Amino acid sequence: MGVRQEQKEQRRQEILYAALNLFVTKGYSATKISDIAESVSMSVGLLFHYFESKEKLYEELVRMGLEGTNFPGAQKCEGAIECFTQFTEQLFFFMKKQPYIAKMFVLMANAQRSAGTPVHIREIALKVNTIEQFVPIIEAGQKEGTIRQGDPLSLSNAFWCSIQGIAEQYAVHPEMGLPKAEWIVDIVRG
Amino acid sequence: MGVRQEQKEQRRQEILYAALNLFVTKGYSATKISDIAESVSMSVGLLFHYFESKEKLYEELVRMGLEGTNFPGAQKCEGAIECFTQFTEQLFFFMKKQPYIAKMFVLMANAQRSAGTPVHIREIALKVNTIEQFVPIIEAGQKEGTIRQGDPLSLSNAFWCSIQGIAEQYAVHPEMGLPKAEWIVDIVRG
DNA sequence: AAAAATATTGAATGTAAATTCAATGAACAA
DNA sequence: TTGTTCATTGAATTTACATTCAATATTTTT
Repeated sequence: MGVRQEQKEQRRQEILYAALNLFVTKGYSATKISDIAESVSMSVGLLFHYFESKEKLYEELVRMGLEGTNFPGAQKCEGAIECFTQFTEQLFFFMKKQPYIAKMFVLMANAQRSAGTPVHIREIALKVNTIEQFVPIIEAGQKEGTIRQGDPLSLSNAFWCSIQGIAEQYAVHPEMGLPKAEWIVDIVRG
Repeated sequence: MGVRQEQKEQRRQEILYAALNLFVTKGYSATKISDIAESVSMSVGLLFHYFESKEKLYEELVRMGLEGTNFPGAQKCEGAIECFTQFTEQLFFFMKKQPYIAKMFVLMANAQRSAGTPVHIREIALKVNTIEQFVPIIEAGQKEGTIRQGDPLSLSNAFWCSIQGIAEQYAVHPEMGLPKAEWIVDIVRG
């Protein structure tokens, strides 16, 4: 691949990153193509040289979000609590390292929830189904006695909503920092 | 006040409620005046007879949200934990009773956070400063030994973000229900 | 260096949505 | 009943964007 292609790919990434920022801070609808263009110092016309439409840009971001869902952690953990702790610590760790992660979280949540999301994009976003992934772990932990009693799906939901709320805040106001993973894990601890 | 006025006020409320729903599910920007009009079965033109602009409608909702911040609970509680528990239980209780409460939460959070919010509206929204309200309670609880150690502001933030995340989910997907207040209070429990 | 390909721009163009308005209908007061 | 006021509509008007395009510069290839 020639240097020209690399340059172009590089530029695409810059645009995607700028768009992610804007979509998360202003919302998809409120973000103008001209905002994105300005934010990467290029003319509006040129932006259409890189992406055929605002929606395609959005779609590509959501696809990226879907692929980036392979979180480490959550693999070789002894008990359920360790599993939650590892997951949360790793997530917070990555969020601090790479600010786009928290933003991606928000983007995906919006894409899933917002009634304004084009259907085919929503479908892509809905492939990430984190809430249900935690259910079996919770059930195991409840047998062990390390996770509190209660409906596993509801517990998973509570935990996940909290993570979402934190990510949402951090994406927009990183200066407030992130809580200790332990605090959040205590939502499910028995 | 004549019956005419009451009718008009009634209609305004309907519009406000419909707009709240749409702003929360689709976002302010993505919501068309025609969406709101349709949702209350009135012509677009007539809607402007009730509200001079989409933005004024938004502003009025944010004002309502600001006034509705006088939560009961959080008053006569013995210790810090009881204070958090009462607050959370009451909040969840009201959310179940009156669905607009969770939605109002989301609206206010968006108004505060979104870079697209008109400044004068953001200023109104920012008058609600819940995070800091919990700080003294946390400090007291830490002396009592009932609240876990750690930066009070950060703890308050963690608690509040979780509440936000839960409200956000509940506003859009109430069928999932709300968690037990205790689970969330355990974020700060010592 | 000439030609080809690609990058970039700024100015159209088209469209969808907000806002205005003139006209009509319904309730109300005299 | 008749004039007045308010409710309501649908059709302009205006505005704000997304998207397209023709023209120009820059880089690459031959």
